[in-house]
Parts: sequence; C-alpha cells; structure tokens
Amino acid sequence: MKIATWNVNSLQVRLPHVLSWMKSEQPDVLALQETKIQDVNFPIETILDAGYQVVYAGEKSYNGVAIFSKKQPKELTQALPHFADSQKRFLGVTIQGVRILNLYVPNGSEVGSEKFQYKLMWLSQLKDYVKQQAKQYDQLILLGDFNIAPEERDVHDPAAWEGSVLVSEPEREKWRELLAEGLSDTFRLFYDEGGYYSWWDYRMNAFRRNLGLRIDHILVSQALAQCCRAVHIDRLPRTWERPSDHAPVVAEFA
DNA sequence: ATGGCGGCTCGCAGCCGA
Repeated sequence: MKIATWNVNSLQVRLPHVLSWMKSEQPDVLALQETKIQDVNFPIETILDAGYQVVYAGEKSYNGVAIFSKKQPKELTQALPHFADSQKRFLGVTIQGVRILNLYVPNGSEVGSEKFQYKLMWLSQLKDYVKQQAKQYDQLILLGDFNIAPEERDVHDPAAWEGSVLVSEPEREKWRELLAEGLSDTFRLFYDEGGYYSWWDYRMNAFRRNLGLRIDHILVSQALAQCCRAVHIDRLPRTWERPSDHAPVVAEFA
C-alpha cells in the first residue's frame, strides 16, 4: 500500500498538479489539506474519472481536507468528536482495515496568541481521540500537515526559528505526547540526518536554497511501522509552475 | 527571515498561511 499526504494550498489552483502526480505515482491513498473549496464545488467527477473514490470536508476560503483512495473508504468521521470546531481540519476513514486520520493542524500564528491556544487545544483533542482509536485499530495512520517541526534537524536554521511558532516547546511537547500513544514518525525510520523538508516559503528563493521545515508527517502504529518499506518527500511538484509551498510525503507498506 | 509570496474575498487592499 502506498499512502501520501499533500497540503495543496487550494485544490482549485492545484488540481492539474494533483491529477498529474496521482497519475504518475499511483498512490492507493492521497490525503489533502488546505483544499480551500466548499463541498458544493468539489470536483468529484474529475477525481472519480481518475479512478479514485473521494471524501471531503471543506469550507469557504480556508482549511478543508479530502481523501482520495482506490478502494472504498468506510467509517467516515468528518470532525474530532467532543470538540466544537467550525474549521474543517479533520477527516477519518477506514480503508481495508486500516484506520486513516487526515489532519490539518492549526498553524498557531504566534506563540501565546489566541490561535496558538487553539492549536494546543486542537492537539489535545486529537491526542484523546488517538488514544481511543489506538485501542480500536491495530493499524492506525495519522498523516497530514502537522504544522510542527519536531526537532532541530527538521529546521533549516534552528537559531533563527528558536521559540517561534511551528518549533516552540509547547508544540513539540504535544508532538511527543502523540507519539507516546504508540506511533512512529515513518520518515525517521529511514533517515537520521537533517536537511529534509516538506515546506519552503514562497519568498526569498527558499526552495532553491532549501530553506525549509519538515512539518508534514506520516505517523503509524507499531503494526504498520513493522511493514513500512520506504518513505520519501517528493520535491518534484515543488519545481512545477505555480506550485504548492508544500511537497507530498509518501510512505509505502508491504 | 519580521517579508520580499501566493492563496482567498460581494476583491483593486487586507487577511492568512508557514
């Protein structure tokens, strides 16, 4: 099974990239974030024509998540339970017995801000849900835009970023709490060194200079970690014309 | 590295993201 996550920063704009990428990479599951498209406008037919099933939860202008899959998704969950949240940032499905949680974690704006508190609260609610899901599903995947660079090696310039949103200690603590539920960061099963990023600022030629952050992740339960065969960040779509600022992250399982 | 980009909107400027 090949499963991928990609923050597309507007599905409307990035649809040609997504279709082209799916055609060449043939993922079994593709989780998208920041679709920025209302459900009534979702390009269902185009995705079905590409050979994929589709589920989505969108809103106007901001946020929005979707999952494309070759097999039928079941047990659709369109929001974190017990958490009144008007923002569309969560989508859960079960595909062939694998529980898949697609996440667009809040950005947090600035450390200490109201949005930052919302981010921490959101991550707490996620942890509670993951604790429950891990009991129910042996094969569990969390993937998406976590908006957290977990360690210094995930940041191009740790000194410049120190203490700021995406790298701050409260956020990293939430990350570690999630992993403590029995999850592995699949990327780190295969790579120890720094210099690998999934997001680069549009400004300052950041991509060309590889000034980025690794903030898009695929976490899996132990049963899946054992059969994870490869992970990679696909930088190619970031070189295309009018790209998303994020690259797809891909994990393959035996 | 405090914005210089690029998405969005009852748009022509301001908000938001990372």
